[in-house]
Amino acid sequence: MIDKKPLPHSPVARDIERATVVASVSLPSTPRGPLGKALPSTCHHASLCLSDPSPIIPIRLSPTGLESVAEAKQSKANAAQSRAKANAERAPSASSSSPSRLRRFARFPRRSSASIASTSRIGGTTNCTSIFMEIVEVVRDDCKDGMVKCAIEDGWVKPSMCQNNFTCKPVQDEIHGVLFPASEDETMEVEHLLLEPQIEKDLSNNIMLMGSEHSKECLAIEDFTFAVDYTDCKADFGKIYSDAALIQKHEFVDSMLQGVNEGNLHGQSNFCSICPELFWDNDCAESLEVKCASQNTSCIRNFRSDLRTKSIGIHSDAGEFSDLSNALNSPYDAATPDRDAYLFDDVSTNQLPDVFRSSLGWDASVEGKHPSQCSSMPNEIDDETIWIPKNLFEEVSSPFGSIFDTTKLCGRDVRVGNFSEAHKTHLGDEDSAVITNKRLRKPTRRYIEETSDLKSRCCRETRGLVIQKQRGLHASRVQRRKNAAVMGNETIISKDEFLTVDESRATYALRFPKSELRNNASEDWTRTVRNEKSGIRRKHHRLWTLPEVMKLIEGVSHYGVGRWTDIKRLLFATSAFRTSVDLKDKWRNLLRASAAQLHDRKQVGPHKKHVTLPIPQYVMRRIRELSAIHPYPRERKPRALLISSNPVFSRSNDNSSSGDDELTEET
DNA sequence: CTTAGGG
DNA sequence: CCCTAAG
Repeated sequence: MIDKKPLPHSPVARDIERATVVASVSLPSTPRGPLGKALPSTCHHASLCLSDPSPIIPIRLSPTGLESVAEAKQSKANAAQSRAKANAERAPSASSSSPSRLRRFARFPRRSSASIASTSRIGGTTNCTSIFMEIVEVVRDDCKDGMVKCAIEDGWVKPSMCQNNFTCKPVQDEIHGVLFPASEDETMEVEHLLLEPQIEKDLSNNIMLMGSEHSKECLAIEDFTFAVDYTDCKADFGKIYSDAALIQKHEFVDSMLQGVNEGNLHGQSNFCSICPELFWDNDCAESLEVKCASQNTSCIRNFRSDLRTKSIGIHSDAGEFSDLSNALNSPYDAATPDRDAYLFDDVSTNQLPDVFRSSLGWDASVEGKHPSQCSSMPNEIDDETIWIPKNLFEEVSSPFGSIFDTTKLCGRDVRVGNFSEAHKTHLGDEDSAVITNKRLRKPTRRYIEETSDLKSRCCRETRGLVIQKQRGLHASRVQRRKNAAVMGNETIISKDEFLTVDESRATYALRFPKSELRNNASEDWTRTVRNEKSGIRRKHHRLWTLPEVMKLIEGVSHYGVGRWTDIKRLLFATSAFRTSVDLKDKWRNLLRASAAQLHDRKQVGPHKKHVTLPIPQYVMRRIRELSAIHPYPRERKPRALLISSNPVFSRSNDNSSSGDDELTEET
């Protein structure tokens, strides 16, 4: 039905290198009934928020409205007619230049209300977990690992903007310096695959919800084109599946369909369609070590992907979601308690993305709208269109990255919560309740505090997610520490098992010999310090324990002063909350304390207001010894202050001070 | 990013 | 403990 000869590229294509952008997009749960029941009528629309200056790109997931396969076939003739008409109406450049494209357009007839640049084609898929767009300007400089960062033409997206949000790859080999649109071969291949009766049956019934009373609302399988990146099929991956039950490889499908019971298939689809938040929101304690229920379905082994950068969670302001994945069967929906069956072996967080990347594509009809017009689209498009809030990517994707890290580190049950409270209101039925129950957890105390803090004092810098006092004009800084990624999951760690990030860190620490960390973790380490001048100020405060101090001392004795990073790496590896800066500060404070103690002892006498941990004398002595061996760089301020402010404390006093405990930090 | 240093 | 400058 489709010619396989090399795709002649249009004049437009000559100018613009084309590639298929594969963006993984997850949409939050969709209001729906039990499995196999309704897909929301809104499911065939989605919007993809790219970023400024194109806040929203409407995407039609289903052009003609969702139709069943049968209906699709039946309507082909009609569609063809309308297509031809539409094509004729389309810009001459597009229609005349690329028959293949026309074909592709023709294959996926849709009402052209979705507006995208006329040369643009946006495909969507999926359970809406993947959307790929074709119309990209490939930015070659960003080529990396066979992937290319790209930008959508018409300035909707700037290369810099799509970094980490989108990756694209040439759909075809580069020829004459031009990247061609996806070959029809590929399309054919996939199409064939999709049209396989077996699959059609399974997918349509179990996944695509075909045959259900709401089949009309389902995406017609035929409306999908596969843009599969076979190169992404890692050897050890072997079998790959894509979101929305779209399989990337024949063999996978074959194996999957052979003797694989429905449950397994569901499992596949589940995995594939799981939104990131769901994906990681599982109960598997050692959730990262999971096995697939069937050998045949050993799909998820050893695959790696970088969900953080490639998978994008999306939720809609409207609260309506085109999440086919959820509509299909989410792990918590159709899943039984033994869902663990769909665990993953050696899943690396770096590799999830590929799973979500498979894409169905279709040609979005074009009306040549400009980005500027896009803002008015809500009025122009039927209300089924979903508008994705801008800046969604950062909001959603980054937490995932953190989660992954944590999950991996902790190897414990880390639940993801705080994922768009908005869903909740739209998930009325039990199924939804299950999901919500699992997904939405009570925010941590700290999170609550911080959010409230955020409201009261906007635009703060964060340390991790901890709001810091606003100081200076450097408001744009986000993460300043290496462990910020770990800390970043504070918001999403549930409170039940681990109340605070520290707890999670403590979890991480559990992998190591027991440390004092765990023992102290329950202590409130964050408290609000009232500052009469600036009001409430948050402060991280975690008292240093003696073991910690001893470790610090040991580290200093071993490395010397100044190599705080080394010390931290070696001795405080399990104490994520002790940064190298903290070590430095602590050491400085210890020096001061020892000096002060010395002075107090000799001169003024005890005016001990210190509520702090009393430091044993032998520790103090040790500190002084070390300070002699490893003089703190210019740590003379206290002394200088003392000397200047109190002439009584003269040099002579110091020199005459007692014995071998003499502080010799300066000079 | 790391360290030093002021606050 | 926070923040920033400097390298």
